[in-house]
Amino acid sequence: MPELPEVEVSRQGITPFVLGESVMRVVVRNASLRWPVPAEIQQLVGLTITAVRRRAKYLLLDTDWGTAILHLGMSGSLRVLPHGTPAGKHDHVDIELANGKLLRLNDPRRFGALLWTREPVEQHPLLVKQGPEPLTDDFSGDWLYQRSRGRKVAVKQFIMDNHVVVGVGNIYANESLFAAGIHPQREAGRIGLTRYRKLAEEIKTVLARAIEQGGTTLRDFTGSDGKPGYFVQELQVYGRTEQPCAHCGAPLREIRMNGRSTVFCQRCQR
DNA sequence: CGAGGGACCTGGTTGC
DNA sequence: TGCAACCAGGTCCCTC
Repeated sequence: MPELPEVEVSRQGITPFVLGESVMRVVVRNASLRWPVPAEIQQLVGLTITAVRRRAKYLLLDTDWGTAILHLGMSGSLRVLPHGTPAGKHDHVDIELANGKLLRLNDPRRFGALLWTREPVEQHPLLVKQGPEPLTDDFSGDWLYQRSRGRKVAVKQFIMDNHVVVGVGNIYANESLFAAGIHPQREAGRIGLTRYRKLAEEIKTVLARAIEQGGTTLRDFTGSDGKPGYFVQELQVYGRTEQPCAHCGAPLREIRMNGRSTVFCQRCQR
C-alpha cells in the first residue's frame, strides 16, 4: 500500500491515541515479517511513547529507552482499536496501551517490518543512507540536478531511488513526472536544471496534496480510523491507461519499467 | 561506483 | 467451476 503520503496519514491518525501513552503489552502473533520481529521489542512494555515520527516511509515510535521502527511494506496498515478486539488473519502485532487502545499491525504480504533500536535512530543502518525528505527544503531541483549528473538511469527510477529522495513510490513517480511534463524514460543525466526545478516542485505538490486527501486507496489502504484515502480521484495517469490525457486528450500509454507499471502521455511528456 | 534483476509474501483478478 | 498465470502501493541484496 503505502508511499510517503499513506505513511504520513497513518502517522497523523495514530498520534492522538498513542502519544504520551505507556505500553502495557506487546503481542506478536507472527514474527516473520521482512525481518523477524526481535524479542527485544518487549522492551517497549512499561515505556511511554514520547514522539511519533516519520522518516522516509518508516514510522518511529520514540521512548526514553529506545525506538520502535515500523515499516508497512507493500500491504501493511495500522489500526487503533479497543483492547480485546479479536484478531483476524494477518493481524501480526498488537501494541496495547494504558488508555485501553491497541495499535494493530496488519500486513498480508509481510514485506513490512517492526524493529527495535537503542541507538540514535538516525544512525540505524536502514535510515542512515536515506536521501532528503521531499517536503523539506533539503530537497530541491538543484539537488536533483546535482545528483543526476552522469547518471544513465531513467528519470523515473532515479526519483524512486531512496538515496536520491525518499518517499516517492510508483504512483507518485508517475504522477509527478506527468505534472512536470517529463518522459519517464528520459535519461536522468540529460535533464537540465530548469526541468528538475519543475519536477521537484511537482513532487512536493503531489505528495502534499495526497496527504491532505488522506492518501491513495487503490485496493485496501485505509487510515488508522479505517477510512480510505481520496487522492485516487485526483490521479492523472496512474491506473488510467488508455484513458484520455487530461491536457491533450491523447490516450495514455502504459509501459513496464523495472517491473513497475508506468503510465504517461506520449505527447505531453518529453 | 552504477545498472539490472531476483528475492521476499499473500491475495485478487484475468484468461483459458 | 477450476486452475494457472499475472499483477499489486517496497526495497534489500546479489551479480556483473
